Amino acid sequence: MDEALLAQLTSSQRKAVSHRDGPLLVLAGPGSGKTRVITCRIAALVDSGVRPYNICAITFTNKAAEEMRQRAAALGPSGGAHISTFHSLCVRILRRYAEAAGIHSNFSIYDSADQSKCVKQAVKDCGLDGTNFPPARMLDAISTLKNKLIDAEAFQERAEDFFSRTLSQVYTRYQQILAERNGLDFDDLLMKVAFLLETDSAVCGELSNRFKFLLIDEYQDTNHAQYRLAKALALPHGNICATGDPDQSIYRWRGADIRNILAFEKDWPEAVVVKLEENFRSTAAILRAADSLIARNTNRKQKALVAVRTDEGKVCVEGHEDEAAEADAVARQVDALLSQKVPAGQIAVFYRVNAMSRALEEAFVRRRVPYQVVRGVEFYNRKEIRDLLAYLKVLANPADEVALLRIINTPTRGIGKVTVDRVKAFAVSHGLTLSQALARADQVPEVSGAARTKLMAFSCLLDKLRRDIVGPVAPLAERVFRESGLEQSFKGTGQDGQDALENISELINAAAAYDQQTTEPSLLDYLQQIALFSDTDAYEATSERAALMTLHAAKGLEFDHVFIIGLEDGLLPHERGNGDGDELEEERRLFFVGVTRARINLYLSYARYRTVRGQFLRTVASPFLFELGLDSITQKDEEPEDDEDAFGGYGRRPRLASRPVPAKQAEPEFAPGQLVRHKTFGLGRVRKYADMGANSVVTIQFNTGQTKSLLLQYAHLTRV
DNA sequence: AAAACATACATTTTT
DNA sequence: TGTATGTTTT
Repeated sequence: MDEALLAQLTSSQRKAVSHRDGPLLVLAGPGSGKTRVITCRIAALVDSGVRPYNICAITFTNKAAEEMRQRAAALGPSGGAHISTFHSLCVRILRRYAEAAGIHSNFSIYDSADQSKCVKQAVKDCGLDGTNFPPARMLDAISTLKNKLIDAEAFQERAEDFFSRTLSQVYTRYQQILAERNGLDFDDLLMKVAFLLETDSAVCGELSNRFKFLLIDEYQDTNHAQYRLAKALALPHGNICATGDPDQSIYRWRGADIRNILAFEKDWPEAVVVKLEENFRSTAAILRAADSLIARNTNRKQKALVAVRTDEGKVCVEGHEDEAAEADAVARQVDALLSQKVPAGQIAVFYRVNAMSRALEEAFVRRRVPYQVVRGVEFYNRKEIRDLLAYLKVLANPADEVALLRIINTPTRGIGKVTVDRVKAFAVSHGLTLSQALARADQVPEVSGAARTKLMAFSCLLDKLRRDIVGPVAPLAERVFRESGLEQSFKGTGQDGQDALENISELINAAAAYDQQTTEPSLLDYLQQIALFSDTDAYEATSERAALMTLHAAKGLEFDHVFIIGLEDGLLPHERGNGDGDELEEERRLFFVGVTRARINLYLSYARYRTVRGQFLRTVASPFLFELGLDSITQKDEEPEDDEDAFGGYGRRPRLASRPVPAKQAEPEFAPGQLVRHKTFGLGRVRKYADMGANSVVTIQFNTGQTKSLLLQYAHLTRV
């Protein structure tokens, strides 16, 4: 390994890099050069005689994996090291050991849209009402169970109350449906591999022998399944290196368990722990604020933020009248920065919820400030892309019913709902897959002659497409697009069709890139890879546009100038959920992540009124603002309320001027008939409302049966 | 099959 | 208030 490079590292970085055997925990604060340490560590391992082939580095996003691959490659001969996400690793393992895992290797990967179709089906099959058992809730619950490695059988045994028993039924049926279709959802990928490793010692032995050194990045975001999987893999040799920052754990809601990193030393008693506390990213003012903020969390490991930079930077807070004024002020300040020759790519605006981008976009457009909204979905969710992929999926896995149903009448070929239902029923009664039933459509008595012909024609089309599906994917995709009739259906449909064609050609280009990069391209492999990709992977800071994104999307990025908007109680921290202490701490970490993205300047703002779901509401400043240890805030917050002079001045939209004076807003809020929630009495309906100003009395009939008259100012009611 | 209409629902989001 | 989805109509 390069001596000069080693010399550049701080002593703690060097310690982490040069540690060789046994468990290692790297607690890396923001801006501490963590990625560099990991990549250097890979190089150092190779240097000490470890074959790259025996190294496995796991990240959370494809983007992070790609970046790590490149940086590792730049340092030396690390080619051959396995660097990928947990999910990609699992797909590979499941393909290799399909039989041991009890699945077929040509499984489809079901994304959330596919999942929700299957859950709906499962709910229906269990004879349940979709309104009492919303599929989305069920899916969420199932996902949580899978993340905890509780499979359908295990859950059935422990399900006791009514809801759990119902859920258990749905869960069981859902797994059956997936199995029938040879599909695995994202959680299954992890769960199957974790179980495989824990139950099959031969497979586990082989894999841990292959991956002699395990590195896991963002360990604070591992869920229980990932934790168990990693542990099983590393148990034979103990060469596990976990890196992460408990203070940046912001994915509890999707199963991340911060205890994994907090208890690492319990799991691996000989673990060496290295703290990376120097921060090379931010100016001292920002780090002081961040430190003061995060120190309020109790559930964490004490870790300092030591500024390395010595240049000047600032943290400022500004209050605005409403979200439009706030957005306008941000756009104006961004514009000012741009005119000072700050590259637009060095500016970012963060917010708590996606919906907040609207006001910002309007303001940026109005002021002609170039921006881009960084979002997570888009490309692979487009209709035309999903359509073409559905064709390919059916070719690779004929049992994939979700995909088959998608294309059976796309483009329209006169196969309607009724016909499909009849074929489905035929399939069920004869124990066939839908695809098999389709091939025997002429034997379905209920289907009319015309429909029968169309079904047979479609079945023949699939057979024809399936004839030649080996080798490179791009030509295949092109052929399918043409011969399926999809191409024809987009032609002559104006601008939308044109866009669709362009998207398809982008997909085909991507497939061609895959063909080139892969030694043995195959449709199956391609589909399984693509399912694990998202659009955030495509985001690259361009120098021409300021970036607008949620705080969650900001993780891992850094900018010279960072704006965080909406610092209001209920928004940041967000009020949703049970609001327990853990949740508040996570919100604080989220804010901490946002704050520590800034290199030079941090601009915080809040609005005194905000329109939430069409209602213009008074806000309260976020408690987090007071935890930053700044001295200017209190003064700012005491700006005069309801100051009429605050109106006007920044090209506000006219409707604002005619809004009612906010003091009146309490009046209609609890009109008779209004559903309300009380802290101790629960849900109820307002029967009577006596307006006596501050002493207004509301009479409420609660769901518990009792009726109460309460003083409005003490009742703390929320509208439902 | 498309358009019009109605209804439910509204953090965060990767894989 | 806005959207996404489902249902009914033409």
